[in-house]
Amino acid sequence: MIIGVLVELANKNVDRTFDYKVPQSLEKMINIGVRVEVPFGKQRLEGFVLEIKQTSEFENLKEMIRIVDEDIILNEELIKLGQQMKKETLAPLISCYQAMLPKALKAKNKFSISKKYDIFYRLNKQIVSEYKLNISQQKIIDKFENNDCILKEELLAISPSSLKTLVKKEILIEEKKEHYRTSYFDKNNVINKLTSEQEKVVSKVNLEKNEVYLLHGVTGSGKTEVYLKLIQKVIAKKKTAIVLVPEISLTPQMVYRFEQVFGQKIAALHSALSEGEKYDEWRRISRGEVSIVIGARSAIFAPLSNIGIIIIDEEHSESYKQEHNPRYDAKKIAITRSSTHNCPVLMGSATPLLESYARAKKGVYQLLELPNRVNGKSMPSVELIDMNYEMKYSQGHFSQKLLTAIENTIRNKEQVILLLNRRGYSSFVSCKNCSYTIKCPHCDISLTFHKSSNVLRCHYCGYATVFPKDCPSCHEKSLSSIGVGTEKIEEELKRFLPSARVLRMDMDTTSRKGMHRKMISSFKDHEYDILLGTQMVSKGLDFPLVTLVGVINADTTLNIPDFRSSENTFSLLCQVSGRSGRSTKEGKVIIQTFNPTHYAIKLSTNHDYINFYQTEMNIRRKLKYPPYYYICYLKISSVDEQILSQEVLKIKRALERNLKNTIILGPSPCAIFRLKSTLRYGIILKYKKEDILYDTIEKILNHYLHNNKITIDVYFEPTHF
DNA sequence: AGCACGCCGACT
DNA sequence: GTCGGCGTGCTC
Repeated sequence: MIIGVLVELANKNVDRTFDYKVPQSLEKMINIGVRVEVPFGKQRLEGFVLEIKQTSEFENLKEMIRIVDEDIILNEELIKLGQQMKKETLAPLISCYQAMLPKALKAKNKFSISKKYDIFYRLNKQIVSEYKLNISQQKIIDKFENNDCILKEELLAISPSSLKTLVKKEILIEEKKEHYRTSYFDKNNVINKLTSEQEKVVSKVNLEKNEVYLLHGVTGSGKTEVYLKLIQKVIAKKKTAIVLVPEISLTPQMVYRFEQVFGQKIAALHSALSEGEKYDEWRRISRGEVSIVIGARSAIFAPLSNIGIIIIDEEHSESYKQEHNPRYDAKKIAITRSSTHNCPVLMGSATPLLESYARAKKGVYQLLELPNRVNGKSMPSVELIDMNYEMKYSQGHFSQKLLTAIENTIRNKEQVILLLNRRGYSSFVSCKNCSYTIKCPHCDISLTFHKSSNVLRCHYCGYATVFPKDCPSCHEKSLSSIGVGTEKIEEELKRFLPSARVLRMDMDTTSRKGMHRKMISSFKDHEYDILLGTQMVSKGLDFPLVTLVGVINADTTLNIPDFRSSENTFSLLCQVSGRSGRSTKEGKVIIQTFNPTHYAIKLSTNHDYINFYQTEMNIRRKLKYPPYYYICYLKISSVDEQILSQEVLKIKRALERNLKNTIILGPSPCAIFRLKSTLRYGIILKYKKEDILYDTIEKILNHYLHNNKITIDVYFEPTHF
């Protein structure tokens, strides 16, 4: 027996199978998709068996060394998905498979598979009365009088063998749960009664058909309940489900809601799990021990069989595209998988991606709508504050109106979310005398000032330096920090509202593992009055006490040189507005802006997605952007400016020679021309239909394969430039 | 990714 | 003369 093995090296030069002989003794263990160890040159590598055959064109075959694990890692479906992914991303095949698997399966990773489980015992009430218990057993059962579940540690006084007996008789049920899910056991497992609107949506989804549905539902319209109901129906058919959420909203809140209803049928693949734990969850899924997988992007590869529905929440989120190679799109993978499993895909959002809504309008997707909040609650009222005018009356970055509103809200014992829209904008240091700006020596980026450590830092490469005493250019002592960071806003809040309890949430404060979750739960418990943060406070969170949302600077995302900047701004404002007034009380939103007449900002005040969609579509059509044209972005980089500018032109010419149906723009220097000391150019391709696009680009990539002076990154249908 | 092979410059 | 720089090419 001879096998074709794809080795673990993610390198284009070895992006093919290598043949090996299989020792007789291992033949019956060999299957397509198992992991094997093979000699490769002077090294031993792990790889996947992709072919089984009797002959090889090669004469001197080496023998494989061993089989790494008993199970088949890549089933037929995953093998096909990987091949498709390679075609769509032009990444090495092995890196496609690696992206689909937990890192523990990558190779050479010897993860200790120690799980941080809590073991619980739960009383089986139905059975207990049927048994005659002896005295010591009765004593144990008595402990369950007030509690359904008891942690193993609390039962240490009891001999393990008597516990075992009870478990054997199924009077007690042993359950394992990870540490953080402590609140798991205390709730009703019911789905809230659906509104008639929700019912209607549920009934429109045909679970027997492969179809893509786009659920356009305003914030607070109860999309989650629709998901739960549909999954319940799927489970009843003995099928399984995948739920994708953006990483940021994979909070205990969301997971908890699903656990309330579906208990241990769930595997939650979130970032708080260690690699070893992710591997364990993956094996649980693979063995068929779970029916529902909820997780971020990579959960789309969960090795479930018999999938009955795939749900993608917040479908407009950029996080469904992997930023680095292989740059796969989890939404596309979802659609592929759904056709293999003949099941529906349901994508939900309050502000669908323009492309998605356009497809729904065209009938490619089925459009479902939830235009109202549940329980007849109205959308929060949104007030725009024209900062051009209000500046005179503002303190720091706060208009008087916003400050007053915050004060009132806190006085009513309610909570506030403040969004600092910081993307594309941050605090930098410049000289008041000569207006010299301190930049990173490796990147074309202003350094960001971190007050707490008195350090200037580059957010792109991590370079750090102390705040200089005087200006490097004119040597005057007139350096000062300009712009806003969350630190600065926090400081202002302390000054203007000294009694307010402020929780700052941004990259700095949440970088420690688990911090994000911890902060969310302490805010929910009303340990703070104000949650101040960047983008991460805008999505998916559900805090009943929040009745005021303030946006400090709505405009910054508008000025990013990117065709999606209006869409992103509109979407962000709608999403963050949706955090207000989700419970019984009326919600309010205050947006500070210098562009109160811009359509993206103005239309967000009425939550008017349809109008925004039409306005934006007109612009996209005129400028030949998606969804009217597809875009492919080539980023070409090098440390050598001379070589780069030569090659970049050669690449453009090669593209022009081949692609006759494509608009080619550039090459032009990237917005950040110099990054980590490499120089970067971008070429934008716009096309409606270009059959040889992938072939042409692949040829160019191959041409530069052995040229380590030039790096080419390809972004098909990029989320941004 | 490693590792060998090979062809040039500068050192005990 | 030889040590070692790293560009090039190969691994069943």
